Amino acid sequence: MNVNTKSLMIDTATILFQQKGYKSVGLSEILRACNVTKGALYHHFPNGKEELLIACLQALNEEIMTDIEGIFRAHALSKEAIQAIIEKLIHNLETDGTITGYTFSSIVSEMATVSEPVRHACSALYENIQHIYCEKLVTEGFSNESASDIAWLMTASIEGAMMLCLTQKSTDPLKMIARRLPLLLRA
Amino acid sequence: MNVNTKSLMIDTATILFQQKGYKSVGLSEILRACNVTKGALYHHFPNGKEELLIACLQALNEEIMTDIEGIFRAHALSKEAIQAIIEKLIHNLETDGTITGYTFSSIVSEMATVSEPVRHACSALYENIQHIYCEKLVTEGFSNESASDIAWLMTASIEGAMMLCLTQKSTDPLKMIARRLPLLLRA
DNA sequence: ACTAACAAACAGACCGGTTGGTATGTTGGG
DNA sequence: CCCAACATACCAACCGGTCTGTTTGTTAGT
Repeated sequence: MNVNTKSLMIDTATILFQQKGYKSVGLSEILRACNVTKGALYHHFPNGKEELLIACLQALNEEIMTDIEGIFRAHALSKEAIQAIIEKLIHNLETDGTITGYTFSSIVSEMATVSEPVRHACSALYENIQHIYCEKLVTEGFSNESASDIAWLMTASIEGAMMLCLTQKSTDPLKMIARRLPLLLRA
Repeated sequence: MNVNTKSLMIDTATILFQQKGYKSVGLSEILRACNVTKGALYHHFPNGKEELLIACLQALNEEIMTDIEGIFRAHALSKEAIQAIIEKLIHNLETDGTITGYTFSSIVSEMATVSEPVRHACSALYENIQHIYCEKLVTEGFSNESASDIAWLMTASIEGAMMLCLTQKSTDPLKMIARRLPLLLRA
């Protein structure tokens, strides 16, 4: 049996979408990459490419959540946790050379104004990430309001730094973020 | 005479590229939007779509630079200037509903790993923006190193906040950035 | 002053390739 | 026997790009 085929397509497409964006990746490219035919794709995703994208975003959501939650469980202070997260991003970027993990700006910027379902999926993802940061900050004594602000600022700056790393072909922007963000963590 | 045709194409394409990304925008769409034919496009840009994109990025570069420089000239403190910049972005977002101005993540994430010339153009743009922030911060007494870091953090967080605004269909992320970034501006 | 020559600035038909999507098989386990 | 799980042939639409006109303003020769 192949319950695997569906998740194989999702895994493969997720990587491609993150790296190249939505429109840039053709169905044939995805299919070729995971050795699956069109019939299988439209069997599991009757609404085609966009349904596959949303499935990717949902899978990415779960993956990111468990990942970040694990890091936060391993580090007592949010200052340390956020640094560990950024270091992981840097590591990924250095080994793979492209975006992997928590960033999906490519999809956001292309699709947010075009497809509402996709926008919602992206929105949920960002909100989840921010929520984890925020919760941790509150337990460390920050007020609800400032915790929320700081958590959003973290989410935003990591996402932006990712873009800068791509253009600079360097991990320096992320390293700078890692250096400066902790300064925000004082009431 | 039509020296205008060329810049008309650049202006039109810039908006479309910023809003939808590179691959999502077809030549025919650009041509239709500014009522120009294919012959004219390939007359002014013999290397086609990508050459047009690079011309757009260069034009955007100049526009952004004069714009930001103007704002920095109008505001004594960089704290005020950065706030004015963000407010302008918020205003644009509220009136146009889509990305305008300083953000071009869509192009970065799609093209940075694919086309070196495009990556260079994007890189130059970010570096120019960061440079202005950085210079101003140095005149206010920051050390070269911390000024550079803070300037990069600003650039990144504004870019990231733009992404968040798009997904949330709200200007709140930018407003939060505007509230929290000034806290970084203390030696 | 008239015109031939030329090139810049388009216009529009045309092209091969690719796109997402569909319709019709085929196959294998329950 | 049947249906989920594919495979494959096929399709119109569109893609970026090229090609060959056509118009128009400028220049050069007589």
